[in-house]
This record gives sequence, structure tokens and C-alpha cells, in this order.
Amino acid sequence: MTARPLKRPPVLADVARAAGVSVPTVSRVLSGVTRVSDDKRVQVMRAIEELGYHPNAAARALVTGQRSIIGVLTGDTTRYGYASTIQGIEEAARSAGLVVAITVVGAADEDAVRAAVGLALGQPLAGVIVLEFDIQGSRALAALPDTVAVAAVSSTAGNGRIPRALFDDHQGGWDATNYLLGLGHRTVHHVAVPGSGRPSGRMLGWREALKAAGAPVPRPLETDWTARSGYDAALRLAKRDDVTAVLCGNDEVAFGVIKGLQDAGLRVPDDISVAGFDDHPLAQLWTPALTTMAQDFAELGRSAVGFLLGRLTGDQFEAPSANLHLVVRDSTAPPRPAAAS
Amino acid sequence: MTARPLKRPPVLADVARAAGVSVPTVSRVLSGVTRVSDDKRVQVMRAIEELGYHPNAAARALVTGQRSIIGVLTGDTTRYGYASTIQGIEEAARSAGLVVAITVVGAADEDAVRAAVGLALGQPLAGVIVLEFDIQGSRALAALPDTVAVAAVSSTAGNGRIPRALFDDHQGGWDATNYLLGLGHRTVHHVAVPGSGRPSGRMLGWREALKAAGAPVPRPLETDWTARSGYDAALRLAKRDDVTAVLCGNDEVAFGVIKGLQDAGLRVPDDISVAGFDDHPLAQLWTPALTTMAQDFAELGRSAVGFLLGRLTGDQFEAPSANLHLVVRDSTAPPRPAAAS
DNA sequence: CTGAAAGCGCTTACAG
DNA sequence: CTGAAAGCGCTTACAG
Repeated sequence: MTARPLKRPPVLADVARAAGVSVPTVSRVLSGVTRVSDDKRVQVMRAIEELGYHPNAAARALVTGQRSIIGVLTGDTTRYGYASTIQGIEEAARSAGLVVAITVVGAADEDAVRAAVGLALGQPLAGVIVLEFDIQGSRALAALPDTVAVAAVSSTAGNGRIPRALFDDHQGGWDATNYLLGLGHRTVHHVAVPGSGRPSGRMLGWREALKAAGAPVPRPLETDWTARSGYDAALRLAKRDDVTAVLCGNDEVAFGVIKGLQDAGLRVPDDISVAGFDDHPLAQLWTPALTTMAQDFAELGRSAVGFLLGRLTGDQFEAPSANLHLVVRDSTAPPRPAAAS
Repeated sequence: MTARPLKRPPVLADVARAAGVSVPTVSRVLSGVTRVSDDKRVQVMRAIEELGYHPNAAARALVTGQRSIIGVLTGDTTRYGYASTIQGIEEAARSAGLVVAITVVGAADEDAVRAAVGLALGQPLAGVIVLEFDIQGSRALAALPDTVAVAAVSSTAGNGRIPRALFDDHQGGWDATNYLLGLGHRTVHHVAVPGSGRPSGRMLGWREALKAAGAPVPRPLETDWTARSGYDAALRLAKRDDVTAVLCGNDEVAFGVIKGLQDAGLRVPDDISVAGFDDHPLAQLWTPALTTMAQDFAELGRSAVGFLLGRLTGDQFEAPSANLHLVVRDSTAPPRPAAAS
């Protein structure tokens, strides 16, 4: 680090000295609230420019109580849904002049949750947004004290104390399953992603749709979110002869399932139909192109910021987002006559 | 936001009062530097627990000069390489007790860069890490004053003033091209991703390898990083008859290229070989499984944090990371006898 | 070991 | 319009 010696960052007093005015005057120029004479304003601006001054947000936050950081607590940052939601949060935050501080909750045990929450709360936060996509998210949400403003992105409504940008997982599972049933499949198997403690909404929707149709409810297979684990699940599925349609917990898993089935010598959708969840950018380029429940994660992230900043309330509060819809592509089809019998 | 009334967060003085001690004593318990009598320590701990006290990092940063935020300036957060790098940064930061604040540089124009940099510098930063993967990154790096500690993740060495975790793009392009040439292809076409202002290192490596082998250097096709634009490029490539091998700027683009070629009626690798860059998690599940230059982005991110915290210096400083290596899978093969002639 | 005092860099009343 | 003063929540010498 010797390569780049750091100067002491200039502070307000340096600017004041360089401009020949008092400290409060510089502050006024910066905030623009009170009028400042033109000549002083000009001198101050020039001094700021020359010194490369940037106000110290810590000091500012200390006195105004104004916080310019939105904390995000999440179990992951790289998977499609997570990354897109974070992208939406960052966009909305930036346009509100806020920065996004991310803390990953690395595990669901008490220590990890407590450490992550403590780390986040150690910052001067305007509020925190929790991605309640998994257990880590749920635990983090529960561990947050009521001294911070909180909003969540969730698939299930809570107790109403915390505003949530909701995606209607349950409805999605129901719709996707009914679509597959409507194609003529006797039942639909489910390859599940980890839920946030309890069964995921999409799994519940899937189960209810089967029951409502009087279809048998096969035991769901579990994955760890990865395409690889979807692949492994598919290998098990391929050994059975009662499988004609599979609904996957997300698209990455669906990609793995398709590949696994293909490697086992089965054709998708001719032998088995596969549907996913999320509408991953690669879904339309997969072979076959993946039928999936599309969700607008970035919009969800933006809504959460809206809730946090108090710009969204009322009927949008905990109301399911209307952005969920089925995108039918080539990975689903009616069962083959033989299998459908 | 009325759903969840906020209490005023407890401050040190509240804890001191509750524990019946002075403010500095609480501070000492927290920091653990100076000895504090056991009974007072216990009372303080209890008060902290009961009140749910979290120290105000802004106030702490103000007096100690210790900053607990690493700012990350990046052009994107969702694409594989970016997201993985950020993941590595977050991991290393968290284990050092730091939080990661992300600011996306939305565009390369001066206003956008200045706004993003200003937003980031407005925080009490321990330092900033710039992802120099694109023009936005380069511009942001250039716009940073020398009052902040900076590290970058880059593919090209700089002037030595800023520590960079390097990935040797240039070598990667060279190696991948030579591998394809070694298979017997007369030349290799290139579908490029946007560089950071100048041609990307991988493109340079590709070009040099062709020249060194005396192979013709076809004009590269440009994309915007997306699989979709790779698909479009493939459609153009498919119309030519001199294409037998294609090196893509990244895997997402390669996925699109493969799909585009297939949709145009060509077989990969029988008619045309395709190789990518990065080793995206879906590369091994693609059909055909993608041959690609693997890069350990998370490690790059961790190194950048190491540089920033001054834990990494000397020979690792601006030294290419050794993690770049070719992973040969099924998307590449020798040219067909006819085409190779 | 522990408390009173000073100060980090800012902003906000308070006087002029 | 503008400066001197006080204070945000902490930590760090300084005295005891």
C-alpha cells in the first residue's frame, strides 16, 4: 500500500480556510438551505473543487440523524433471483441518493445470524432490507431490533408489522401446476429449492393444485438451489416410470433437471415436461427453451426501497406483486399417449 | 411505515445509565482494551443486552478514523464475473469485520461517474475497490481522489500506483486461441465483450496468437455481454463458410453463440467449435458442455480486499493470479476434414 | 480501575 | 447574510 500515499482527506475547516470564510458558511453552501452571498459561494465552490472535498457522511449522519445507507441482509448474492433483487434495490437507492451496504448471512445458526446483523447495524443505516428467500433471511428478519426501519422481500405475508414486497409464490405454484395438469398429465412431480424454514409457497401451491384436481401428490425431491443438484434429482426421477411432468423450484434447478433427464436418455418435453420458476435470462436459450413462471425481482427490490423510504404504503403494502406470469416455451407438452393412459 | 413504530435507538449514555457506570466505562467494556472490574463489566453487558444496544459506527468512525465500510464501484452486479467477484469481496470483508457498500456506475459519461463516485465517497469508507471490467470501472478508477485507499480488480496492469488483483486476460486469450489452433483450425473467430475503453486483454491475446501462428485475423464481432447478443452474432457467423472455431469473450455470450449456430442448422462442435471465458456454473450443463477459460473471480475479490487492508503486498501486487486455466469440455473439436482443408 | 474533559467533522439554532 | 457556540455519539488521553 506504499505505492499510493494517502493525503489526509480535506475537511470542512480546510475548505473554510481556503475560501476565507467560516465553517458554517461552507456548510450552508453545501446544503443550499440558507442564502449565501454570491462571492462567498463562488469562493467556497472553488475551494471545494481544488481540494477535492467530499463531506464526511459519518459526521453528517451523527448530527442530522440522516442516514444515507440502506443495509441489505441476504443469504446469497450471486444466484439469479438474489442478484436481480439487489440490483433493483441498488437502482432505487442510488436514485434516492443512498448507498447499499450488503451483509451476507452466511449460515442460519444463531452465531452467524447475530454476527451478520451486528455488523450491519454497526453502520449508520437509514434502514435495512431483508431478502427473505431462505432460512438465513427469516432468521435475520427475526433478529432485527425494533429500533431500525425494516422492509423485506418475501413470498409470504408476515404479521403486518414489517412492510414486505411480496411475490406470490403460492399462486405461482398453483398456476404452474394447473397448467401442467391442463396439458393432460396425471400428476406433477416437484423438485424443490430450500424454503425459508417452512415449505415454500410454490410447494404449497403445487400441492394444493394437485389435491384440488384429485391428482396423486408425489413426494417432492429436494435440492440446494444449484443446477447440479437438479441434475442429481433428475437421475433419480429418470428411474421411475410414473413421471411425465416436473415443476422445479427455480430455473437453475430446472436446467439441471433437463440435462439430467437428457443424459438418462429421456427427451424433454416428449417423454417428460419440465417447468421452472423465475425466468432466468438463459431460460429462453436453453434446449429446449424453458417454460417458467416469470418474476420481476428487480421490481421487488425497488418496491422494498419504496417501503423503506415510506414512499409506498396502503394497498401495495404486503399486496402480491402483479408481475408473476407463466411464460410457456418448449420444455412442456402434453404427455405421450402411452404415458398418459 | 406506521406499522412498525421505531424506538429511538439506545446510545452509550443509555447503557451507562442503566448499568450505573460512566460512559467511558461502557466504551471500555466494548473495546476490551482497558481492564474493567468484573461486576461493572457484567452490569454493562446486561444493560447492553436488555437495551439491544448497537454501537453507532458513524460516531466511532468519527473519532477513531477507523472505517468499517469498503466501497465497491462497479458497472454491474448481476453478471457472473461481477457477482462472483463481489461475493469474494463480501466474504473477505465480513471476516475482517467490514461491510461492503455497493454503488453501481450506471453509465460511462462524466455525470454518472461523478455522481456514483460522490455517492460512494460520501460514506465513511475504509477504502474502495473498483471492478475494472468495463469503461465505467476505468472511469470511476480515474475519478477517485488520492485521499482514499483504492484497490482494483483488473485485467491489465496500471501505472503501479494502485494495487490491482489481476486476472491475466491476455494470457487467457492467447492460450485458448492456441488450443483451438492446435486442434487444426485454420483460424479462430472472436465474439467480443465490451472492453474497458481499449481492446480487452483477451482480444489482444487472441489476435497475437493468430499472428504468431500466421493465421488470418478475422474482424471480431461485438456484443453487449448478453447471451442474446451472442445469439445474434452467431446468426451472422452462420452465414459465412470460413468459420470453424469461435472464441467468445465470456460464457454467457458463448451460450448464445452455440444456440444461435444450432438454430441456424449447424452442429457444435462438429461444424463449428465454440469456446468461452469464465467457467460459468452452467457451462458444464450446457449442450454441448462448454470448453472455457476458468477464472476464480471470488479469489480475485478476496485478493482485492487483502490489498486494501494492506495484508497483501510485494510479489502478489499486480501479479497475475495463477487461477486461470483452460477447461476442455465438449464444445470444441478438430475441424471436419472438409472444412479443415 | 474509573470518571471528567476534550475532540472527531459536521449542522443547527442563536445572535448579530 | 454570516460567525461563535453547542452538540450529535463515541473514544482517548488525563487525572485520580
